[in-house]
Order: sequence, then C-alpha cells, then structure tokens
Amino acid sequence: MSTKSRSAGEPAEGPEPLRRSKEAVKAASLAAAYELLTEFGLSGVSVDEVARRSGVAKTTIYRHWPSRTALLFDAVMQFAPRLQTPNTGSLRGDLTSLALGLAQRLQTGRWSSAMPSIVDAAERDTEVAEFQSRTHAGMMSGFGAIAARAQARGELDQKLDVSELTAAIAGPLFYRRWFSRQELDEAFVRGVVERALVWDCSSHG
Amino acid sequence: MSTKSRSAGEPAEGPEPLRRSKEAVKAASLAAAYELLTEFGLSGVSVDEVARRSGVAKTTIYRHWPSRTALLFDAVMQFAPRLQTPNTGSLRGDLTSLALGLAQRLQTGRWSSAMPSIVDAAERDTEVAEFQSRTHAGMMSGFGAIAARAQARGELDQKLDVSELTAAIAGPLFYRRWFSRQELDEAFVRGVVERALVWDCSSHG
DNA sequence: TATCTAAGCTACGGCACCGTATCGTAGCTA
DNA sequence: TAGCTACGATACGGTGCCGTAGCTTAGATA
Repeated sequence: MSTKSRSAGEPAEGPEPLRRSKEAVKAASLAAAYELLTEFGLSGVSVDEVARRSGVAKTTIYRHWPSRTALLFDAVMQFAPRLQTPNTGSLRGDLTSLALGLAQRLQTGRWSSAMPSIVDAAERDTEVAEFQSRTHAGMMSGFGAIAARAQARGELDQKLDVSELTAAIAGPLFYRRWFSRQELDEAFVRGVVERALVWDCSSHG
Repeated sequence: MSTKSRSAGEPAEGPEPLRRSKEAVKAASLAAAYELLTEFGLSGVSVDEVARRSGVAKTTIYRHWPSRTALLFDAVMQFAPRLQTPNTGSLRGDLTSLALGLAQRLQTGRWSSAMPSIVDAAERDTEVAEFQSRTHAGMMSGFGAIAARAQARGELDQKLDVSELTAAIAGPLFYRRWFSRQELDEAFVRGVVERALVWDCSSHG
C-alpha cells in the first residue's frame, strides 16, 4: 500500500524513490501492458489494470499516451519477436534450425498466446491489420534471407516464390499450434521441412 | 419503435403477431447471435445487442439460456461448418477439390471472420479449447475420409499420418488467410496440394 | 532556497454490459 | 369465459471500463 516500485518492471520492495522518473514510469507501464497482453490478450489490457499492476497512477499513464490504443500499440511493438536467422551453410540446415526455433516460440513463447487476439482485432480493424502484416513480415524475414543465400549458392531455384516456402513451413506449425491443437514435436517439424525441401529441390529440376 | 418481427431472423416490418412462439423466439435469438458473432467476433455478442437485433426481450432470452456464454455456445454450435467431402476417384482430385472448397470458405465465409476470436478464447479457456478442438476435427474430417479411400485403392501409403497431410494442406491456407494476409488464389492452393502429393506419393515409394 | 516539472491521489461523468425483479398482457386451451 | 404459459417493457443494482478534472507534493534544477 505504501512501498512503490523501483524501476522498469514489477513493483519491487526497495524503499528507493517513491516517485519514479519519467522513463521509469513509461517502462513500468509498458511492462505491465505487455504482461497483461500475453496473459489475457488485447482485450485484457485495460488502463486501470495497467495502472494497478505497474503502480503508476492512471492519470500519469494518460500523460504519456493519449489513449488506451496508443499504449497498446507501443506495448505490442516493443516485444514483437524477430526470429534470428541461422546460417548453417546448407538450405536444409538453415530451414530446419529456423523451423525448430519457430516451433519453440510457438509452444513456450508468451507471444504466441497473445497472437490470436491480435489476429482477431486485425479481422475488423484495418489499422491493426496493416500493423500485423508488417510485424509478421518482419518476423518471418528469416525465410527470405535463407532462401536468398541458398539461391546464391545455386541450391535453390532462382524463381522460387519465397512466400510459398514460408507458408509451406510456417503454415503447418501455426496450424497445429492454434487450430488443430496438436503437439508440435520435433519429428513433425522436421517432417514439414523435408516436405518443403522435396518440392523445392527435386520436383523442379 | 413499435412494429416487431415476424419469424426467425431479422426484425421484419409486417405487423403480424407481436408475440412469437417459443421456437420462433429461440430461432430469432440464435440468428441474431450468429450474425453478431460473424460481424464482431465473440466479444461482440452481448445479450443486450442480441435482444436489440432480434427484437426479443432480454428477459426472454434469459428465460431460454442461463447466461450469455450458454447462448454463445449454442450459436457457435449451430453454424460450425463442415466441409463436404468430394469423391472424384483420385487422391489428387479429391484433395484439390477439398482444398479449393476450404480456400473458398476462408475467403468468403462469414465463419472465417469469427474463427480468430474463438481461437483467442480457446487460448485461455480450456472449455472453449476442447470445444474448438472437437469442432475443428469435425470440420476437417474430410481429409481422413479422402485418405482412407486412397489407401483402400492403394494410392497412398498405409502408414501415412493423416494429421500431417491435413496440416500440410490446411496449414498454408490458414496461414495466408490470417497471418501473412496474402491472397489465396487458385494457383497457390493447387501448389499446396501438389506439394503434399509429391511427398506422399513419390518420396515414400 | 525558489521554481518548475511531472508523479501521485481521489473523484467524477458517461457508457456498456450482466443478470434480475416486477409488472402487464397476448394468445392458446379447457 | 377462466386460467395458464410465455413473451414484452421498464427499471434496477452492480461492475468494469474510458478518459478528465482538480489538487497535492516529490525531487531535480537554477
């Protein structure tokens, strides 16, 4: 009821400054919003609740963001994950590594729990839809990088449509995670990658 | 302000019976709920709005369903679509037809607009999750039927995992519809099916 | 020490929603 | 005609939310 937080993040116990700096306040608000987002989805992020969790006064939050939506955008932006692009030297190795990383994120990442609510919002709000498209493209850019390298090595057909390759691999993973709700084990992921490789390498030649 | 509706569906203008039968009232409520669901997603279905749209008094709605959630379940159940299983005589023909039908539904079906909100709800409510799994399995049962026939004809490896085949085809379609937000043209759909066939037929032999 | 910036608190008006209570009444059936 | 069933209208209590107002005060800076 009295001891307030210390810096970005949870309400800690240090009796430090009862008043936080502008930056600390913004960070704490965003952290709480992020937390709520992953826990309850977009609709679970209310300004009142962010204020409660962060220990930042609601009025203060409104001094930093003009509306709930603005805060939400900032929070989503902040943690939009980007898959890091592996470089194993072979197309098969790269794709397998990337796919396994993606599967990992899908299963354990807190982001994957917030995703459906964003997709849902995008369904009826064009601004969100554009934002989501952009963010998503960024997240999946690893596929493009990998394909480009493979093409440079002559390992992959020059005129292959990267977006098809991406859909062929990410699609089945996403499908299992959110639609059929089956397990995403390593065998499945490797199978998906092999399927994509069979097509791209042998069937075109 | 005064003239009420006629039967199941929209508030029509005929000054017909101001009081509808028990059945008509239930049908009208469900129809309105369905409409709101496809238009605004799960969270857009409020009892007040259902009452407004259907012309059924809120009190009456509560006489038929104990809670908003119960009404929602009924409404979702009612229209959960089931892809009809084609029978063209060949595996390629069947899968292509099924996939094209699915793509069609994804792009034009009102159901596809409600889906993300259900997935989102399933993310944090196990009851919804189970419901969704079941419904989804039913919707995708066509793949199993097709595969079984192909296996009986010896066109398909007996030990193929149908769920992998389903994921390989439905996955990329869903992915494009909701995640990458790209167009789902016929060429893409056919490509996805070919990819699946290449694997299942040649690579195993 | 004086000043100024920005955080904190309490409270509010407005709205949408859930679920219930109360009363009135249409229309069927005995 | 009497009575029963189920719908309709209004209203309410309670909650959660958005965004704002008014005021206080900590802490950095000049």
